[in-house]
Amino acid sequence: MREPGPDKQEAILATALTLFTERGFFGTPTSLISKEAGVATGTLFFYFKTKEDLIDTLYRQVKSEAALAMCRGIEKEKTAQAKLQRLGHNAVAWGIQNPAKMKFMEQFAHSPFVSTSAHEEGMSHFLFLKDLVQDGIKKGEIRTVEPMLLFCMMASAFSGLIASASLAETADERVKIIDEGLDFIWNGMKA
Amino acid sequence: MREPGPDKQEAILATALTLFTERGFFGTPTSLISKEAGVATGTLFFYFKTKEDLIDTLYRQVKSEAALAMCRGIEKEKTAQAKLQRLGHNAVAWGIQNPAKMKFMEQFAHSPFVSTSAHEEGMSHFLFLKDLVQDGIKKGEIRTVEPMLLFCMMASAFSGLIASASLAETADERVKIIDEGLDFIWNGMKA
DNA sequence: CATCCTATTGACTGACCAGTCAATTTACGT
DNA sequence: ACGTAAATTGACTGGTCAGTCAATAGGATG
Repeated sequence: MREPGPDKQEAILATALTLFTERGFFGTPTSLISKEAGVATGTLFFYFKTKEDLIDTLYRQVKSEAALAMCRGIEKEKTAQAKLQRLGHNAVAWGIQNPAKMKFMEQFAHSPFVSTSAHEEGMSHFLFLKDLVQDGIKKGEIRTVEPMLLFCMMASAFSGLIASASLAETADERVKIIDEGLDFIWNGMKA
Repeated sequence: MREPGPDKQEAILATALTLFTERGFFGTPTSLISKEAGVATGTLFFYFKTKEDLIDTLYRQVKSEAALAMCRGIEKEKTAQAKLQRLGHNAVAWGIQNPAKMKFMEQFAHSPFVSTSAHEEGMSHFLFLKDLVQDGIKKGEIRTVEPMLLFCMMASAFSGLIASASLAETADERVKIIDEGLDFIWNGMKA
């Protein structure tokens, strides 16, 4: 009788992600989430104390997944430039392959109502990036600028690049856009 | 007896702007908007058919104001570079001087529920930018890249720069950040 | 003053929705 | 089989909120 598959909790999270990106946090009633996930209303509130708790959990999960994907393989690279370029490719690739998660994160980041703690925890995943930049500056590979400025500008430039690359129609075109976009960013920061 | 001052309609729009940036679209009941604006509930719906209509109107108004501020004086500049740099300064200055409007626009841009028509109308104010970029490419001042990519990346880089500059504590520091940030952008696009 | 149109009011309504809870089922250890 | 705790159910509730409407006021015009 019992579905063997993954937890209902996971089903709820996955369904919520889709619905939130389609209809926004407030446009998505919890009743719809549970219905689409194939569980009862009560079950949702068994796993998550409140709706906000659900959103928070989802955000932490997605953000740490994104951070993990971005870091993949950068320890193998030696120069700061190579590390940053690898990181850029990772970030853009992840963003394009996970449009829903990307949209969710952006929506969340610009919502004024969300818990500051989740915001800060989210940021913390990317602090290594600031160190990386500082390292690059010390070694003379990167221009001498306020690291926080570079951090902000990189983050937003990535988001613009992902948005732009997602519009591409063919795979070739997309690769070209990504390369050009990463070039744009690197030209901006190199010494 | 009659308040001589500006329309109630304007009071509603101004109040809505503040409340939306503080509490989000959905976290702000229309009843609160009318109360804070000093008008009755009915008055709000006399001027705006629905809540969405109010948000839409506000968006169009803010966006066109932003576009106007950005363009100020660019016709006086001759080269594409000078035009773009003037535009950059204008954009950042406006964003810093109007944090509420800035926040509102970003929130709106990332909300999945809003009318596509407003989105498109908003974009249309900035199409001249694409032409400007294309012109710069033709004259060899700007690298040969997909204009849409440049457009997206400039827009997001501006937003990152404004966010970063808003964090500055002293005016001097802010000027430095803005100059560095605009440099970053220009280095990324110049031929 | 009578007529008409626009602006304004706020009590009210119908719908919706987050979260509760008592009852039921499942899983598992003994 | 039995007991127990965790998981699951869905009807229900209390509150909230977008939008309505009948009533009123003000100003303009003749």
